[in-house]
Amino acid sequence: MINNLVIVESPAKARTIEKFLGKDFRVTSSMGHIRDLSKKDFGIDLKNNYTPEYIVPNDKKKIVNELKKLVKEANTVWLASDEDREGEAIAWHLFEVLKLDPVKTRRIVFGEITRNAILESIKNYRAIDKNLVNAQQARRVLDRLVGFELSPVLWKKVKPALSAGRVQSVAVRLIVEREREIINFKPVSTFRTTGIFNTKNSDGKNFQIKSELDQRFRDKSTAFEFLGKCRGAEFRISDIIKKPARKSPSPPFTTSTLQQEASRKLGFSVSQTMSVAQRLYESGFITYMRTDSVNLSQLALNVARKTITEEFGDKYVNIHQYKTKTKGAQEAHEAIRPTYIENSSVAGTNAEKRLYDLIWKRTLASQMSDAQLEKTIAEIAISTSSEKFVAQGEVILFDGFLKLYIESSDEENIEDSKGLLPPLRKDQSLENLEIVVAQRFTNPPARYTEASLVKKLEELGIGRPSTYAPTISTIQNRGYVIKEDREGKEREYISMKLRNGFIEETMEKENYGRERAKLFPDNIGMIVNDFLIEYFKEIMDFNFTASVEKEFDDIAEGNLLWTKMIDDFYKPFHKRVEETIENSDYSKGERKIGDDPETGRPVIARMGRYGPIVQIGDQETEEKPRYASLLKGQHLETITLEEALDLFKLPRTIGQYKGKEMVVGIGRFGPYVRHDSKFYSLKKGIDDPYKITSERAIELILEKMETDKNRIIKTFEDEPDLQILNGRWGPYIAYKKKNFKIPKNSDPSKLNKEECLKIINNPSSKKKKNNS
DNA sequence: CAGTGAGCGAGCTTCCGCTTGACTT
Repeated sequence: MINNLVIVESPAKARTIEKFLGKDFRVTSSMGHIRDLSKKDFGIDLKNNYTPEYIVPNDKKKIVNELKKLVKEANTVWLASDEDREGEAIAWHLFEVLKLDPVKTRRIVFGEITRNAILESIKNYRAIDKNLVNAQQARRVLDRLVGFELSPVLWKKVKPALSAGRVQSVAVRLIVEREREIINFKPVSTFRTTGIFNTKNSDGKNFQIKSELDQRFRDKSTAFEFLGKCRGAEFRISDIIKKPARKSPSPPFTTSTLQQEASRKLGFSVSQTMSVAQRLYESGFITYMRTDSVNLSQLALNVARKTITEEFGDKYVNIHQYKTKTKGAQEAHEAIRPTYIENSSVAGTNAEKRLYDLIWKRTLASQMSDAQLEKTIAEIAISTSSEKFVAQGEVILFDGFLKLYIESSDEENIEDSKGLLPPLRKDQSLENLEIVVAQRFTNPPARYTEASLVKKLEELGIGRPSTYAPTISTIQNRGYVIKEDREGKEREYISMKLRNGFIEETMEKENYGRERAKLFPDNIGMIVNDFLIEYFKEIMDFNFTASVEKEFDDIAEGNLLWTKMIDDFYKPFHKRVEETIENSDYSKGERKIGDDPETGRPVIARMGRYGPIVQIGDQETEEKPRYASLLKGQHLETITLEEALDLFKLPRTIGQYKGKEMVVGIGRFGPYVRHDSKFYSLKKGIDDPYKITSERAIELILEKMETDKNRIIKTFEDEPDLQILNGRWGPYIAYKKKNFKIPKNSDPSKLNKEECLKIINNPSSKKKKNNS
């Protein structure tokens, strides 16, 4: 017999709570939701006022059976799922599925896992809030209707197996629109002037002051004119302004801010952060990692005060609670913090240690004093011109939280690093060492990283802490978006330098636009996005979630019937779906990019059955169109007429060798020469498929034949499937289309058949699958 | 390493939020 059975959502939470409650209580977990809508016929009875049809999914049957057994033995059942919409629904589903007795069932909630909070909640039990449950049902049903009606439209009109949804489609939209801003961005250049001046430090040593002119020049000639005026001019300090400044620490981590900082500081992907955090949580090292709250328990604040005082002293303590500014935050948990704040490190893998360190520092820093700074701005006047040079210095008077933690930012290349300035006085004259004018270009908006996309979604109130990582995976798995690196491009800029009375002008080179692990929309992502925006503007609106959330709140307050809310949404939405299926054309992202100069026929870029293509001529004309696939790295959105026409130049015949034709083309594995139905790769960075000569092609063919000759080290007469070969990474064993590594200590040419088979059957030498 | 929504068509794909393992390598 169990006197009290407490059901929470997570097993790790159950373990902790059991310790607080003592022998009279048995604590177990439901592992999240135990029921969901059936996938058959939407799981919603559309003819019967949207009655949901709930089923227990297969992977939840075991846990439900165990719960049923426990419930039978229990006197009182305490439903302790989270204090939010989803948590309330979990409690209700448990109540229904486990057929609980209302008299013996109590609903309790607590916003933090501390002994006090839990004992307090036991005193304040209540009944299940059916209004809140209905708000969740509305949320669930709406998402199902949107997802399961829109996705099939895409299967019919764009491509099978695609998907659309309230959250993912808006996430893709953000990325597509950002990409288009970047594509359409026209950089503007201005001329930035920096001056270096010499003065003496307090100990009499030379000190160079770096400064920037208070304005930028629009064009080269005015910049040049300015430099001319500076020749022989006098420079003196016209003003010194000192002003105090403060820096405050950031609040403790939520899921979203943890993902952002782990991405910037540790280079973790969003899903990597979550799985490392999950392990820390399961080990009892940190509090729950899926949260939108910046709240810390009183207990945590007390320990933080003690730890900061001991480590840094009283002056560094500033205990306070932060308020969340996040739209739609439900705050069912604490912020992410170390369970035991006094522990500055934990045992675990390298990644676990680093993430813990980040969480520990951020938590403590959030309870530390502001940093106090003094900013100094020195203006340097020019005797011959009205512009002024400005030198900035920053001194930390009191470091406060900066002693422990500095938050990083998404902004890159901050040009002026402020440092110390030497003692300066007004009217002091300065010796000018050099003045440099450099042409600077404006930058397009930054592409999203996984983490900055999460930040944006959170700002829009779209998605929840538990879905950020899965959403980012989904939009990549569907092929809408790819995370990749891009090489930067080189450009020239004008630089003018005044030194020793001479002005020297040079052209300098700089790299720009290099990207690392950024999110790029792929062709299909853009096509789906444009299609959805054309026909389903409401769903794609950035405020759609916010406006339905408002209605969910009304339902939760008991002021709106959930089925009415759904009906008001669904009727016009469904009509729109039917109209779209009826009236819209198959969407292939077609774009005319120009006319073929030879024939005058239109050149069109679009999506074909097997990927993006360009074609010359359209279907309506009598002459059949010519087709060519886009190369890797080319996109429907950006391909130019010139690039498209190049694609039709291949494959081309460049001559004959031994009576057989040599044909150059670009295939799946890059540029090639085909001869006698064999393929020879062109050398990357050396050979150009549009220009390669027959002499060079023959060279490549002979070279390949030579390496092929050396390829075979050994064959076996009685086992034709078995060969020892020389490959790119040295000798290996090939057997029935599979390759096996040869152990370092053996001589490949001396291996016999038995030894080879032994290597093949050794499980450790099996070919590894690539993790993508 | 070609083909490129016209050609007959079974049955499948899909949402968002709550949670962990169960599988591989």
